Amino acid sequence: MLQKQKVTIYDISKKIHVSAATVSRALNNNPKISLKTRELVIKTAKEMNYKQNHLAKALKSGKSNNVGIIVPFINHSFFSSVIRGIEEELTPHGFHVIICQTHENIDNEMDQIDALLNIQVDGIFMSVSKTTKNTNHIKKILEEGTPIVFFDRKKDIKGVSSVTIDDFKGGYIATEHLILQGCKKIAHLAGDFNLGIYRNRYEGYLEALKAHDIDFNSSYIIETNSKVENGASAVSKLWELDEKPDAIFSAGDYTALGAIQELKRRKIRIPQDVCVVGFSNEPFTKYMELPITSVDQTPVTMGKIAAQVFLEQIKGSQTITIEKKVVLAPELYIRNSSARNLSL
Amino acid sequence: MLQKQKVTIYDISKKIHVSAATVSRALNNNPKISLKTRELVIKTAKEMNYKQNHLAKALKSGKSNNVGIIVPFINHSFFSSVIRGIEEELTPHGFHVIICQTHENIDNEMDQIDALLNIQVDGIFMSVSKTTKNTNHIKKILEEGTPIVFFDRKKDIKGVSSVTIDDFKGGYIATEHLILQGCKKIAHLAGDFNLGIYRNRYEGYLEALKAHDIDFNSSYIIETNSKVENGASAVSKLWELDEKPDAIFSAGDYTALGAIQELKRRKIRIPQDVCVVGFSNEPFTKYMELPITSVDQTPVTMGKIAAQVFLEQIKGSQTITIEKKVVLAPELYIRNSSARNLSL
DNA sequence: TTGTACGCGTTATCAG
DNA sequence: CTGATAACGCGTACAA
Repeated sequence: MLQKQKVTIYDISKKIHVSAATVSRALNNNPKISLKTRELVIKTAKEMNYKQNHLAKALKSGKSNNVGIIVPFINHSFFSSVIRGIEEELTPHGFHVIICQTHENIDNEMDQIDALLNIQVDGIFMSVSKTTKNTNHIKKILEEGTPIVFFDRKKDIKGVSSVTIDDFKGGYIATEHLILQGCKKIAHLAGDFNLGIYRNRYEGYLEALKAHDIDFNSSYIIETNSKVENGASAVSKLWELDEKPDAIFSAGDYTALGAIQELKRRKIRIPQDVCVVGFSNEPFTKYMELPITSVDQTPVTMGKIAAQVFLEQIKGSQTITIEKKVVLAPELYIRNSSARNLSL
Repeated sequence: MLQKQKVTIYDISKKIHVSAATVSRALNNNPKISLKTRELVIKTAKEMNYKQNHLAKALKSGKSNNVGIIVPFINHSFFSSVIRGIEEELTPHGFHVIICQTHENIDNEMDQIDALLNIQVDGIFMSVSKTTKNTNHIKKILEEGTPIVFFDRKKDIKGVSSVTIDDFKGGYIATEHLILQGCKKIAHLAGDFNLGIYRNRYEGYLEALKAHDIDFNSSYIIETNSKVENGASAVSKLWELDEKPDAIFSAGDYTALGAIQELKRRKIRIPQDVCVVGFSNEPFTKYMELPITSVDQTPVTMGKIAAQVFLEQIKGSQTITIEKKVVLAPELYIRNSSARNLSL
């Protein structure tokens, strides 16, 4: 069972009495080789069941044909979907995808980056963790000459490409939708403001209010950590106000869910009394008996495009680094938690 | 920005006037080296910011420190959670995790296996696709001397370890729970019988009926493809029967959801008229307004244990292959879709 | 305890 | 068009 003895180009060369170099050339479609030898080489290679040793090639070339993906958690629907997109786009090009988790911890993020650079990945895709403020560890990637592509959660670093959705617009259309339902007192359950995505969603919310001449009320803004419980406690806090909200735009689906649960507990009707909109279009939102309106982030597409950006990057001449910022349009999925005209 | 010139052990050796071999030994804790030289080497290595070239080491040793994971889809909650478990267990040991998708297609499965063997992964974790009948491509992995660990969906191959849950027991406890709710006419929405897991869940169902002296009714068995729509159509089919079921045990959560939706559409009360139990404990089951009872598969734990099995495997002497079959206990999460005594 | 020399499998350079 | 040879960076017998 230990028959690990691989056949090498040298074995082939001996068999057909040519040099290993010739075999290598034939196999790599090097033009200066006679058709006859090429065919013979390819034929015998097949016969002997030759398999190229990628490790040797990697050592020689410095290219491993591996890329790394760094995310907070692999098993969060959004991230696993982005990973899926990257994998599907890169596999046909011979790349393999290595995944790492940070658990939202910057120390892990630094370790994972070091590890990926050590094994000489050809590129790194990442969504920064919530605790990442300093970006020196990220700049180190660039100094090594390894391309990075940010997706979703990015940092502004010169020369780094990114693929994100337009979170500002997402916040805007979500809020505007609520306004169009007749809501005027719209609360916002914000996410961690250390992340640009949440700041942008908030800004979009503000802009929509402004555009529709609705006064901003700072007591309607609750910063949450994206957990279900936080959505519920946010509602509890909001309902202590004299002026109760008539709508909630949550920057995350889990907090939207928690909010809905608490609203129901209080016998508040949705969407008649209060409309709720979430963000991310998590799978569960559409399965609910009261399906939740949410902003879709097209994660698989995001992954595919991030992969394409990476492929372009390494294809171009190595000396220039192309900085490409792709911004995808978010899409609002209107469901019963907010759609008064659709409601049962 | 192209400063890719890495420092090698040779650079270190020149600087402190020893041989590269000495440097290598010092760095690898080889005992026969003087404390003094070792410290000097380590110190200069740090100063020069030396990083071991894993590619070269891999070529030399034949070990890449990479493992492959092959799953149908990365972004299915169950699989991404198993992957998470594997990653968390293996990263501290210096392994990296490469992921591949089969899309439930055996051709992709074969391609992915070939690709992983080509890049010399040190082990492969896999959950076979639904269309996998023949196992020659899997045996090829063994012939190469690469360890495999199956998780969840396995094939019986001599010498291959696996980590699964006790699907038979899962089917049994789910069904027995329904019986204890007073149900006597229990339908079963089965999964693809080409997969052992679904056959076992079905067998567990049968055994529970038998143990409680309930007659088996073959028209209560509907084979599905695990989609939501299938759950709904299964109910439609079942409700054409003269003797309507009073409970449904679904081998998957999505079909359970579809069944519930269709039951509601028909104004059938859950759990008063019909109790429903699903399988997998998908995240959405607990978020529903009518939370769905389901059998939990402890996917993260499954991943961690699969990783441990792999680590044991490669630690032992290479000549013997240990075959270890770990079977985890499933756990029933009882919720309102079936709990008559809990119900609102 | 340390140094020398070689090989892992490939590709690239330079002759011929 | 083809062959010999030298790297890529590391680890390790073997020798000293």
